[in-house]
Amino acid sequence: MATVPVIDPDVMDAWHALLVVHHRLTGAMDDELRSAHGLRLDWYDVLVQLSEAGGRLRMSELADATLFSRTDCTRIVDRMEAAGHVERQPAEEDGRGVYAVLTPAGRAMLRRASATHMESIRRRFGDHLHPDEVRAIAVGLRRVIAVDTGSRSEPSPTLT
Amino acid sequence: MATVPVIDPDVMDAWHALLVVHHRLTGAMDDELRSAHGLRLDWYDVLVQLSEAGGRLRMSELADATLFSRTDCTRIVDRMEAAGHVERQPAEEDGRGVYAVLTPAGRAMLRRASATHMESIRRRFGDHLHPDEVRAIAVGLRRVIAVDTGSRSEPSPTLT
DNA sequence: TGTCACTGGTTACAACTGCAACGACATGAT
DNA sequence: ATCATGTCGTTGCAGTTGTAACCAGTGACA
Repeated sequence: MATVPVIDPDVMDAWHALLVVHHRLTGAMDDELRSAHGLRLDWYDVLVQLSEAGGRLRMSELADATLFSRTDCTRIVDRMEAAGHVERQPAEEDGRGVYAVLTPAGRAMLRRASATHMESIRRRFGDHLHPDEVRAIAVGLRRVIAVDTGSRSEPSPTLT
Repeated sequence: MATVPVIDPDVMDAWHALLVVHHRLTGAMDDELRSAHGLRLDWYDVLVQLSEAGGRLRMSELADATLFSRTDCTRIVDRMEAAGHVERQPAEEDGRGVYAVLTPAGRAMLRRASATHMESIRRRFGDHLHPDEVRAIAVGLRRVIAVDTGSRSEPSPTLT
């Protein structure tokens, strides 16, 4: 018989805590954004990315910037367009391409919602962590992401 | 104009890293479990919780132990029952209640799958973190969870 | 005993998601 | 010019989720 698969209990605990925090906090933040502004968290993400990109983004760039698939982006932009937060513009330089463009109403919504959301992240998350913990989380998790990103093609480099 | 809502950029970065890690790793782990064992990650979670509880759990206890709603549990157990991993037993002590019970096939599947999954957590997550970072993540995020759990009814206690 | 409020689990319905296939356009070779 | 190949965004379909009703059973109380 193979011995029971060995994994550091601390690692297991950290991973489990990450799952729970993600589940609880995204749920609570989504609720909060909906009741305060009638805005879904996924719409908020789209508004943020468009805004940070200067107001417009190709559909596929939007998919890369967010955690959504291209299919999701098509449909989220459909609904946000109907709600007046964004509009579609054909890309001049590429007949296949489409830009999602932030409207003034979308910008206004983002300004209001971001106050709520930033405050929510601070209150539910940042306020309960020591600065050292915040740094450890950011640095550690960024390393996890970098390795994962790299190892989509190559054999994973070992940690020095 | 209200001043731009202030949030520590490190906190923002830590939160964002958490979102990305969750999205990438759960996706990769789900893929891995499916291709190695034909098992979905949510089924795996149910198997783990049932096993840790000694093999059986009331439906609502299962919902509490996992991150699923009661509705989800009803449907997941429906499918897992059809697949032979669990079975339902009426609760003797409460005419309304139902137990979800692990079958031998479910136990066997869990044994195989957990080797894959533990190894996956180690390789994708734990291996890239220093022990200090692991502890900081576990301790910090547990505190975030505890405060959130407590503040479902009371005003949130401040961090000393 | 009968009634009332509540809980446990399920289900109907609508919304949402992922995947594979599609049409339109672009790019490169012949 | 023509054709093969690939990319961009969308859509059809099947599977999955959340919300709100729903029914059976429980517990308290008159």
